[in-house]
Amino acid sequence: MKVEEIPDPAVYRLSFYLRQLEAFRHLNRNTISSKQLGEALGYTDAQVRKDLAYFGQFGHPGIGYRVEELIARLKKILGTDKDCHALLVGVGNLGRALLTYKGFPRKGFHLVAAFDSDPGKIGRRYGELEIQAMSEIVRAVGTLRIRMAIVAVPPESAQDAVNQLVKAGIRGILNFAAVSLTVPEDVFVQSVDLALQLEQLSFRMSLGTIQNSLAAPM
Amino acid sequence: MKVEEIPDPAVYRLSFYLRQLEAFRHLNRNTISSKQLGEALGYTDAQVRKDLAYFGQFGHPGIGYRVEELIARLKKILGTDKDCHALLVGVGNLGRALLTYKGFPRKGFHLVAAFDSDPGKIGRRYGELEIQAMSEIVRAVGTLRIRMAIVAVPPESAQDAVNQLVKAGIRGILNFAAVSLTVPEDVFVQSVDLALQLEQLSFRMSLGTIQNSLAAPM
DNA sequence: GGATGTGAATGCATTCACAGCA
DNA sequence: TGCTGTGAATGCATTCACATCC
Repeated sequence: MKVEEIPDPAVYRLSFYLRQLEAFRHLNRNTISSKQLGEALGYTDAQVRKDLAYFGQFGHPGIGYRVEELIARLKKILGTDKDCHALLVGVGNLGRALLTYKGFPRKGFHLVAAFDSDPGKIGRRYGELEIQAMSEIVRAVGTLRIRMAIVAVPPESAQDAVNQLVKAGIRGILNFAAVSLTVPEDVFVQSVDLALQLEQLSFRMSLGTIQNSLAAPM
Repeated sequence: MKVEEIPDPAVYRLSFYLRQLEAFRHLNRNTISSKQLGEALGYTDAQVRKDLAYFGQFGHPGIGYRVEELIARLKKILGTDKDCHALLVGVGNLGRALLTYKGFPRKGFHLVAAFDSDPGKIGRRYGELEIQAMSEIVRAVGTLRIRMAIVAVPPESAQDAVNQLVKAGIRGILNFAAVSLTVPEDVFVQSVDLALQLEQLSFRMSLGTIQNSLAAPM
């Protein structure tokens, strides 16, 4: 099985399997069947088995999957078996919240440097970190061997920030700015648009009522 | 066309079309073709036309789509043509950042009440809002006619918070806790797991290197 | 000419269903 | 018996390609 032919949705679900397995481990479950894992997440058992089979043979016929073992395997596949350093650009309200977000270190992600373009913020400390000028990014990436960055700047300055990150050698970007970004094809961008999520929720909540407005002249 | 048979991915892309159209409007573009809109977002022109056609006939042959018109139509479809009130549960670092997040009001979403279970926080003010006890949720939902909530509590207490929200009459929940939630089927949950996003990025960044680890014994 | 909207064709992802193993 | 892993079948989403209209 070549990596390229693994469906994107399957990779995405892999993270959910891992999260759910850790919940099961917390309940002292030793083994789990594809049926049980699927039910906890709203997938079919066949879906779970096929997804996992893309990556190898992890199950034990008659038994199911050993929770501890599968967690270790999935972490290795997802690349979260080792700790990983990342930097943050944009230390506004959202950026500061991300600096102290417990979910990141829990998965082995550590923010080890923070940058902002506002001269008034440079030199201030938030938690462990002292905010640095954008011009320091290149040096920090080099000395700290950082490959991943989180962008939490206003939409207008996001592409500019990203350009600087790419130039500094960053290979993966988690983007919170509500804009489409352009990057070289060897750089990966994962975007999270918080307001867009709320908008999607809004649509799904009005499913019943929308029927009319589709036909209506407006 | 029945709403139920519109593909989920198409609904999701609708939000991206809207976002991109607003960017084009900002550049004073009056009309735009499916090709141009698609290129800005990495979709084909056929994809754009088919997606939009699920919801009605918005285009003008030979011309394309009128930016202003299409924005108004999409907003109406997504339900963001009117302002919408929402409440927040969990006023930790992330919750506080969401209280002041500019992207929400920009799309017409307004956080009008905030709740926390920590007695030490109740009565404190953040920005406009005074933090209230969880027990006040029912009353607030009733008097302020709120239908939407944002959950930013630790994973352990998320299901409990959600139960209270559902009981109070909330119909849509944007969940930032890293757990799978159980809700009645007439309640909609949209979940955002920040660490999971970083994990997905981690996987995609290691695509080249992973080949081995798939076969490897571990 | 230049663009949309849309049935038909393709391609992908999910589900079925069963052989095989503990 | 209970469960995995997997080819075959189904079902969905995307793309093609063209009739249609400005």
